[in-house]
Amino acid sequence: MSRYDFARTEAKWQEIWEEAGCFAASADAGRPKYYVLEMFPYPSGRIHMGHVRNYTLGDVVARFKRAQGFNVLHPMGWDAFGLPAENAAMQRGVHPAVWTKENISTMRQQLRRMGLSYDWNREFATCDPEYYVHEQRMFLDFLREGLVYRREAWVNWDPVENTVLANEQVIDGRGWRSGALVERRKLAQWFLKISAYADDLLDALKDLTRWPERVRLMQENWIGRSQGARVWFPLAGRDDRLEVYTTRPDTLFGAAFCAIAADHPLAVECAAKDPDLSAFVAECARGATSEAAIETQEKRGYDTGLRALHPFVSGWELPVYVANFVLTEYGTGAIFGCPAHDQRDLDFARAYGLPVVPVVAPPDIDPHGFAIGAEAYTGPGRMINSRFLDGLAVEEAIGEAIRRLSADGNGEGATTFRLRDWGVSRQRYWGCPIPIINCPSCGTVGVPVEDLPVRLPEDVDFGAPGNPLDRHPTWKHTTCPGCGGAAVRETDTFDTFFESSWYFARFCSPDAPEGLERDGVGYWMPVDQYIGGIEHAILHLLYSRFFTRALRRCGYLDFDEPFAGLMTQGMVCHETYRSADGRWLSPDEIARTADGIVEQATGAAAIAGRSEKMSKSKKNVVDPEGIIGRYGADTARLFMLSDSPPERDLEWTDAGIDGAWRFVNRLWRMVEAAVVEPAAEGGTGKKDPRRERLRRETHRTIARVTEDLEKFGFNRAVARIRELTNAVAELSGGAAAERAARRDALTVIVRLIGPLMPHLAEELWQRLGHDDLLAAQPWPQADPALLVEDRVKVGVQVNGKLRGTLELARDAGEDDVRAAALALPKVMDAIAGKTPRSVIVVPNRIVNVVI
RNA sequence: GCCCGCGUGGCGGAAUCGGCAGACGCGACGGACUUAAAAUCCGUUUCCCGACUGGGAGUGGGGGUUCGAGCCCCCCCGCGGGCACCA
Repeated sequence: MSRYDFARTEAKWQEIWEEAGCFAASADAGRPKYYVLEMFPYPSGRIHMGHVRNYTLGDVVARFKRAQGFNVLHPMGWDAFGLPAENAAMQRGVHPAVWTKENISTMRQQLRRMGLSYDWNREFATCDPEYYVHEQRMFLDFLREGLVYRREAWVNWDPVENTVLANEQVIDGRGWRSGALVERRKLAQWFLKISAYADDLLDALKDLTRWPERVRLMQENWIGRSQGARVWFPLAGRDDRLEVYTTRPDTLFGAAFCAIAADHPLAVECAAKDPDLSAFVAECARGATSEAAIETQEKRGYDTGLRALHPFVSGWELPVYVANFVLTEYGTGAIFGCPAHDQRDLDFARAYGLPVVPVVAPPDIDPHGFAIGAEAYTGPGRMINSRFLDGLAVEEAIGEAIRRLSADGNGEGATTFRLRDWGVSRQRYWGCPIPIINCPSCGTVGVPVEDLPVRLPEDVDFGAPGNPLDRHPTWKHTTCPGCGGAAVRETDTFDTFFESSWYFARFCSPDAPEGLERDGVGYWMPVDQYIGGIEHAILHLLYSRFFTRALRRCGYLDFDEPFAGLMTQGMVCHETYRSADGRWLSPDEIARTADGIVEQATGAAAIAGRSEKMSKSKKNVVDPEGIIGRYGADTARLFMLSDSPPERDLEWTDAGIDGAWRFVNRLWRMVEAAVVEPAAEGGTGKKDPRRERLRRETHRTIARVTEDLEKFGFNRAVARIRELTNAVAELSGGAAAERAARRDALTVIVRLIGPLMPHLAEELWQRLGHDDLLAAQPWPQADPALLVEDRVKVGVQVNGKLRGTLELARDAGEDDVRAAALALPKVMDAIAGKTPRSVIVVPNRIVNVVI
């Protein structure tokens, strides 16, 4: 018997599909469309297991939907701008464009070997000027529509390299290469007004019913709409006042202090007169800009000497601190602190000796004895120590406080969002140039559309720190389109989220000179099923939702939501290994012996650690190319699908891939055996119950696998197919009727694995005597008559404990079921002569006898 | 620090609507085939007690609702993801 030659077979079918143009898509108003898209990759060098998983999932959906009769669009391209290309340029002297193009060609070859059903005619890379020219135009349209503005914002600054650092380049507050303590600096930057859509982006989440609930929740929290109040505290001895935002105006009588951000205008003003405060403000500017870094640092403050006057109590003065935990960008950049009911305020009050007065008494507690210890009370309750608010519940008190503030002219109700505008300026070379010219007399001027694209210069120098575009001798010097005078180009480039915020629409018309071609976009969009990592749950997906709305406002398209369905896949993990002296070891560097794990090179004992996300730094990576070379693409695909459900993390194991490989070969052998057998002449003789059972199981499998695939339960689908395979193997016998039964079931199995293991399926389909392509076959249909079982097994419990089972006719009468259950010997033992208090009968499922 | 998620045999997981926990696979053990090995095939495999019939426990821990909880509610523990310049 021949062995399955995956290498030859996979190459053969890939070529045949390609020649037949099986996966080329074209709009066809007469057929229902289905757009399936996987998040396109950053061309980092080679594909990794995360890609293999992501693209396998997408391919199964694409092939399944195609078989179901949909007109499927399934494209692939390259998210080609980004930081790693510049790092490669600095470390190895290779130009980012060259590095990127080489990576793309390597990765394209790797993807092709996986047998993915892409329409490769639509491929593009975002670093091509033919792509980014359109986003330069979009940006200018956004500018015209008032969706773009420029302001100063903080960046991470490495004082040794004189460079802006990305958050990931800041490790424990230091620059990743220089090791210098990172500082915060302010730079003028471009912002997209995503906040203008905050309400809409939030409210529309509820209609995204085919998105995972947790992703919607994450976006909801990210947008962070909060209802509260702006409160104006007059400043003692001054004419101005301090504006504070709070969600808890009910706790104003518990106020102990006000705090402002280190770059609040009042802080700047006071620091100018107070060298110690000035030093404190400078200290606040040390450290990274990320929220995590700010929130985890020690909470510290400095008294400005200013005194804020309480809005409700004349003569009550609160100290005003500069505090390192108050964010400029949220609310008004100033807060009031109520230590009794906010943990951060409590910690601050304890550190600076400020009073802690409880104003909310928890229910069921004597308000007189209520005091705050080490923990703030943030729960519900009734107001105390709060004059006109006393006795009100928290919610009522919030409303009453706002009414009183408004009436007195000391404040007003306000809605605030956590969502901040999207800063798109990056001080880097390998990105899309921002099409702006800075003119000394006209100010910032958009590049005229006819002059687009603004192309990146190719001759750049990565030898020195900072932005190569800024250092380039000639590139930035130009003339102002307004006055014709000498002017300078914007040397910042776009955040790379810019490219990924509209690429899904470009796939509909990848070559259209106008960018987004209305017919193509109108036919294919929105994406019916988008698939990618959970790590993109917020930023990429939210930016894309916003961008689509902005494009609509500018007339590019006419819908709001780009992704109707979303599936977020888990990470691919692997066990980690370390040598005795703590070096990370790769899976190739270790060997398993009777004594445990050893380092192959030295034979020294090694330690296996827990399974973690595959990463180069922990060396626990398995290269897909090696796996595909050894086992073939279908085996790799099967393993990706079989054990873990897509949304969960998947653990890569050698044993798992071996198991998948065994199944591929088992199926191959079974079909070979069926083909070699003398031709089956159809059913002879009378109905055999075993054959009938296989036939029923075959149809039940079609129904269940179809349902599993609809719900992306790929692991369940694989299990069902394996079960049917086992059932085929169990039907022994060489009679013509048995042979025919086995062959029928195997034919169904081959059709069902079509989306999962397309090469194997295609080869077996051919061997079963078909001369057309399985890729073009419709999905098999289950015969409803064969899905209904006439006998059912029913569990029988006594007081919730299983005591036996009954096999009964389906839908048997309740009295009969009860009688049969009570007649079971074990049930009678358990009842021990007592009279059951009740007998619960759930038809066709369970009986529970309660005594 | 804040937000989100997850936790079921030795392992990955299944249990679709609150109704027989452990499907399917991996591993392990036993057997067949073989000079031998690989491959393959057959069987056993949640744990504890027990020779067996059988009995008991059991879905991270504790409590609750229910005739009945892996699933719903409350508290706790552990692990992971995101936090706006990685993509």
